[in-house]
Amino acid sequence: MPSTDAPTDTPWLDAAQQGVWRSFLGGVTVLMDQLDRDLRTQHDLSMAEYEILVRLSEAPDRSIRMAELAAALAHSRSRITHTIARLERDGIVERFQCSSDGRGVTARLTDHGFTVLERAAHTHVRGVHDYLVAQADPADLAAVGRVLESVRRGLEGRHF
Amino acid sequence: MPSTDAPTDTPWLDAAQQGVWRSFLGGVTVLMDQLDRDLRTQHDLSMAEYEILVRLSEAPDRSIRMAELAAALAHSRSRITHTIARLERDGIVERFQCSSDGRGVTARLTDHGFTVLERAAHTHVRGVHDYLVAQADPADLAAVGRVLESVRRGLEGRHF
DNA sequence: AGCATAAAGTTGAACGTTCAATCAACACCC
DNA sequence: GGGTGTTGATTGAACGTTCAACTTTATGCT
Repeated sequence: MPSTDAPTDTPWLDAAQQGVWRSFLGGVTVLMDQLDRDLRTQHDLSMAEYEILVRLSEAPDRSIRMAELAAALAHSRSRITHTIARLERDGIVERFQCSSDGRGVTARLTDHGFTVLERAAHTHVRGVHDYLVAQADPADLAAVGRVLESVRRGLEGRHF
Repeated sequence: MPSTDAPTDTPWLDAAQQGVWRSFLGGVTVLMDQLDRDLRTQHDLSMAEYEILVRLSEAPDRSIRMAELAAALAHSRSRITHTIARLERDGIVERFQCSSDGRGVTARLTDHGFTVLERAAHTHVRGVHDYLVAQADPADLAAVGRVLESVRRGLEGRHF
């Protein structure tokens, strides 16, 4: 039941909103899970790794600085360091000192990394299409985009 | 570019669909992250733990069998075992043998667990409201519910 | 009944993420 | 121009999830 309640009074959700939230949570869980599993079993890549490769592949010189990667993917710097370290060990990415900023490190996609990405992309895109895009009415899909974009904007630069 | 390409030909996404997918991914990442962090810092609970408590609290006798929990949350059995073990150690949940099925184990929310949940709910619900519900046009929100519900149904009982 | 198979749950190791601490390079500024 | 604070990146430990075994109990078949 709503109203004056706790620390500061809590905006309880009505039944419809609760339903949306539950569907959202369930759908997201199952979707991310499946996409991740597909990439892992078929290409030995996690979704996080795959997303990094995508960003790198689109960037000029196929390279991006660590902090920018972190910001773009909303991952912690530490996570990016660990992940890039793994990718480097596997010859998918290389790391080098940034010339303009002595602290900076730039990650670049290797040629091998690029071909790995090319192959993985088929799997991933098929997944996104089959599990999400094909399930949804196009107008609903657009709504999903709007909502989540606005969520991201509302939350960006928080992280404490 | 589309068409005859790979293993079996891949249904590439157009620009709008890609945009939706990117917003989706970014929004989900940042949203889940923030909700999780809120619960962790203020109540020492992960979202996964919180979700378990919610389900238990709604069930008759505040108890559910492990496998049902796993199915309801789309988590692996193993994950449920570990998580419940932690919650049991903290006195939030208790575990006992199921009478009807010799293999079965039932988890029940303790009284203490219930009060923990009551407090955490304020934080969580406020988060869902502020970060998601308040950001979105109600019609768009309904669309989100429809889409993700259909995603879940399309994918349920996969897990291999 | 008796054997094979499946389902429920647990276990421990491996892996990936988080968190706090650390170090180096840059920026400011008085 | 030498503190003071900030930003970029890394490190290692702690934590949580996954994965592949494994145990136990139930189910199905003939």
